[in-house]
Amino acid sequence: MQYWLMKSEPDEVSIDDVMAAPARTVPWFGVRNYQARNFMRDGMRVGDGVLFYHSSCPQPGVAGLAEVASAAYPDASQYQAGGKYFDPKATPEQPRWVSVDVRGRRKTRLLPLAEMRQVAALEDMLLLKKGSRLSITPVTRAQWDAIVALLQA
DNA sequence: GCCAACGTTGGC
DNA sequence: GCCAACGTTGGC
Repeated sequence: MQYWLMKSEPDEVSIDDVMAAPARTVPWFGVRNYQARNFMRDGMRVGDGVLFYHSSCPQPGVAGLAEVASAAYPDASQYQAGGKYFDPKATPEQPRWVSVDVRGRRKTRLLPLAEMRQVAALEDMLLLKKGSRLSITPVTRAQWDAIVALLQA
């Protein structure tokens, strides 16, 4: 069992959107960073815990809890010519990008990034490292537990 | 809107 | 294989 933090712009897909989706499940498409892709492809297992993070918005922070709901599979958006996520070098025979399905568990209070920065137990989170921009990062069990506790506080 | 940090691209 | 230029991310 692993834990992850996944960033989403709420204007694109918010925690409310996930909870309202059929089976509370959405495909995580559009990742175009190799490190993040490799986490999905090689690291994620069904049932892994996911911190659902809202980024690029007025109140960035953790907005809900979710879980990995599928193994990695080719991201269909890479083939859509003219689309935002089109990759001309990707083919169905040689896909370059993958998605996983993410199922919402529950919407939580918004745990702001600024609050997370003040918690000693979270100081090693990759999210909080200077210059960190990865949209998917691994989270330790201890960090997960600390965040779940903060969400209930 | 600004800008620091990072990843990718492409000429050489 | 180097590295400058460019594009993107994302907090503020």
